[in-house]
Amino acid sequence: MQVKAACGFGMTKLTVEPRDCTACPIRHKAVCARCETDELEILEGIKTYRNYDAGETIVFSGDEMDFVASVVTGVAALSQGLEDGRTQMVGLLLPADFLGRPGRRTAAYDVVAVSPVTLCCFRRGPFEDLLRSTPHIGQRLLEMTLDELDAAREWMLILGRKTAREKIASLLSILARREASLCQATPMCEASFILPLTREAMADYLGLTLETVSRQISALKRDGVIRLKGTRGIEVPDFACLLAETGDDADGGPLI
Amino acid sequence: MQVKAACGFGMTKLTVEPRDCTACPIRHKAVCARCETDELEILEGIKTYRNYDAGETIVFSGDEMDFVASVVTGVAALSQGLEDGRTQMVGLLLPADFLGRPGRRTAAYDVVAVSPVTLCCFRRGPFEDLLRSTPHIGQRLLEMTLDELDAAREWMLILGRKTAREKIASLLSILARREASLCQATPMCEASFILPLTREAMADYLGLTLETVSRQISALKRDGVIRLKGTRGIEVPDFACLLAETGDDADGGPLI
DNA sequence: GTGTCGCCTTGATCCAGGTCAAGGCGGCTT
DNA sequence: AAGCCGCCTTGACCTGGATCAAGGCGACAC
Repeated sequence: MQVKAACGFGMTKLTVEPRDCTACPIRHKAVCARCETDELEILEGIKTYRNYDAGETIVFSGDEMDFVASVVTGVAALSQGLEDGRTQMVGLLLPADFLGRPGRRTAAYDVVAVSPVTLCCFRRGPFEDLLRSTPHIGQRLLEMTLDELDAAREWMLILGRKTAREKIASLLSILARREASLCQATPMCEASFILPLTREAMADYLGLTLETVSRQISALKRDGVIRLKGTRGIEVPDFACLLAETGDDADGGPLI
Repeated sequence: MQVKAACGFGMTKLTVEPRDCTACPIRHKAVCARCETDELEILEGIKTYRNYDAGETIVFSGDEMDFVASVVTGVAALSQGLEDGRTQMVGLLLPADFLGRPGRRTAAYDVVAVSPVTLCCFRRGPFEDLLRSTPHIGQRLLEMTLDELDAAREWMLILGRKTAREKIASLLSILARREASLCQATPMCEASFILPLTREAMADYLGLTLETVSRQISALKRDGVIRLKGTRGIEVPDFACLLAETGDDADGGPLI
């Protein structure tokens, strides 16, 4: 179920009419997960939906940011760059993830819609007031931030110490696991999913070039670790076999 | 001013008698920064000091962890490893930083004392109760976690996209900046400090080998960007010159 | 149909940083 | 003083992944 992608590009931030929070697909995983009915009502009062096309920049690093938001549908990437144009993805926001930092006025990263994205936005001021007055929101935000910090640290191990092949295997297993966690945990010895990222975005995530990504995917396919359905469809016949390629310690390893 | 390092190694977790929170050197930066006097009194009731020698492991990944803690003095490193022994540092804890995760029973990373370390430990159960009952602690912990997440993301850019020389320059400028922030912000065109890390720990931080670290430090010295006092003392004659070596975008760059 | 555009693959070559190896230096023990 | 040990430096060589370059393939417009 995809959000209709408006044609053209750039200025397509349609504001959608408010929808009912209780029917929201991310109700029990987002920052509002712990809210009681009365708290939800306050949130309903300050929320707005916005849509973005794939490839569209949601925020530019350094820009003033007057809102924070939950990702409702789609995928967005946080990126940082160097003087000469090299860039590194530093965050991947999936449905229910939180965008923005309470207490900060300007964006620290570029935020780009990787696929069509719908955000549930809250004006920053009122949201910060809520953070002070209703502990449920702050508690949930703390949990989510700690989870993100764990993910960032797993990612640092990938960036700093893994080979190209291990990096690709790690990314695929992360995406497969996340896919599984959405569709109710099947015990999972095999898996299949659609890559939400282009080769270039994968390279940006993993600190590689897109050529190396392409080569290593071909190598994993040649070695029977994965099968391809077209260019984006991934099938993993034996998940344990993919995990063995990640280089991770079997115990003490990724804990999610 | 260094904590007396107990001789030998291994089993030196002396418990020090409680000290007064109001005289604590990290009082206004740690997780208790926002606490009122009455809240401090509760904390005093559940705190214990522990000391560790340089090189000593504070916690092993996967171990049960019955406490959370603030670093009072010294430097500790969080590390993650792969099957074959490669390791990556994923966190560097300095005075006032927080160790442990409320709500998690087992440690997710190895924690090693890089220099002699003193921790102010709180038993996990009572601390979690406090987190629920006194919003000031949760609010401060959220702030600190968001700051750590920012640091982790800057670090990811370093790991993923920078050259060895840029990595070293980045680490030195981070350490110099932190040094300056402790000794009251001098506008800083020059700087000097003692490296709290061995070459190996620097390599572990930066995703390099210790040989490459050594070579790049020599190169920066040869090029006049830094001067060495012994093997650990670093002098930066012109801080802007060091910054130019980090590869960072002048604006939108590191915001601390 | 034909053209073009975005995305992906594959090949050939190069080089930054890893690996292996040999010391150097300062502090501590005996 | 002699020896050892932890930490650091430097050299020689090798290799994994970057870079440069040439297409392939499917979707969409005309």
